[in-house]
Amino acid sequence: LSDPLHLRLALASHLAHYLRTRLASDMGYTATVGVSTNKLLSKLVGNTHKPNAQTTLVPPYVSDKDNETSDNVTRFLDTYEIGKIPGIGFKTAQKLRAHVLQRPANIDTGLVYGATKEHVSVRDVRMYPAMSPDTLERILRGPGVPQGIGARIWSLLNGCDETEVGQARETPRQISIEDSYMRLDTLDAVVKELRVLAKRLVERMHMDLLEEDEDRVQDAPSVPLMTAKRWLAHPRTIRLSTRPRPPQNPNGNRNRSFARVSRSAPMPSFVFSLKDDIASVIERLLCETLVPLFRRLHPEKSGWNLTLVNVAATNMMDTASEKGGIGRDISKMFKQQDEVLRQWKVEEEEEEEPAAAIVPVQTTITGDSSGLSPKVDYSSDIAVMVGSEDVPTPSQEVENSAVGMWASDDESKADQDSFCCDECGASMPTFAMGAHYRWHRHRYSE
DNA sequence: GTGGGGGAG
DNA sequence: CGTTCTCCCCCAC
Repeated sequence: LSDPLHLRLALASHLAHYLRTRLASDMGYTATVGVSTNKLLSKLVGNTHKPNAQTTLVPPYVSDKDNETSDNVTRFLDTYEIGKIPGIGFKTAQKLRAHVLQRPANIDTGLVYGATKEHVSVRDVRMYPAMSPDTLERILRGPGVPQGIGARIWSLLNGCDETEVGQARETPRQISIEDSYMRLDTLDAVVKELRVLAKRLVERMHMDLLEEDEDRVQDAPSVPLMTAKRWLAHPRTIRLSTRPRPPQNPNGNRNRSFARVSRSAPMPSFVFSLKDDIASVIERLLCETLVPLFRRLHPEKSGWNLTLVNVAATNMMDTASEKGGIGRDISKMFKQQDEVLRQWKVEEEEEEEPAAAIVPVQTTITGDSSGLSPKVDYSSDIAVMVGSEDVPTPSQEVENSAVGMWASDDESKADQDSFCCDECGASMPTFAMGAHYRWHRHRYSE
């Protein structure tokens, strides 16, 4: 436990357990959590043991020199189907399969989606002769493929992922409404559907981009003087996309095609009017923008047959916002957690012994070195607690807890999420309290 | 800026 | 599990 990696994982595991407990008691939600050192690994490990558990990918994270697969990261990843790795979608997976199989990977023609399952694993790709970032770059390159994709995929195959945890935006970059159709081949029907989509788009824009701004007097903040609406963001572009029905193959079966075509135009300013009647805004948008866009997209009088129509508001220009969307902004929570957790930073040599009481709530990895057994626990060297009793006490102060901070708007409370043991006086994060008491009991039983 | 590709959930 | 709907980022032009 002097190993910083062990300590970090253990701390994260207990934070996860605490958050899941609070989620269950406060909201009645179950949740599944994965704990590891980056987004890729924690996401994948978090998908095991659904729907109500947590899993930590335990060390060793790196292999011995003489045994390439003696680490748990490699053993965990290697049996995954290549297309199951986040960041490797259908197209990329097909290219990788084709390279490993030395022929085009079979695709399930009976299905519109998914297909294949020739089962090419991460290991199959990673161990293929001459496999390297450069090889992958060559295999994968093509129109529209970003540079550096080879290095990116190689990293993923080896469990490496530098992707940062991002911050949720207060407004989306795009709002789109779409519907799919069995058959849509007359202008009449198209206009009818465009009217429906336009209505839903304008409604969504009001719902997501319009803020109910209540002007209040300082002395009586509970009484709004007047409620003014204002746009949080203006989409500058409107785009119409369709998906034409893919042409029938000579052999009779359907072609898998998601190909879309689109045309876009400036978003007319009248859609932002707050005085005009919404129904008339929708009708103007339909006649003055969407129908002309459709004629540009499909100039032929007939002959087209659409399976999908999409209307999108894009190119979002954020309105300067003084008050950030509270509740969606989790960066504040992390900033406060930094404050709270600074005193327990694992790099620091703390005199306090209770750190030793923190072990992962549950430590399990899937996969093993022989490849014969799909599920093995590598937990002999570290305590395993499944369904831990590590639960916060009812007397816990909600306002000062880690989760309480989520909703809290008060930065000054940051360092109050500490618990002081009444037996030994040690201070620690609230979520470590259960483990600490367990540690006390363990000492007495010795 | 426009239109398309690939991908996530 | 597969499909649908929505959203994101990247790229060439």
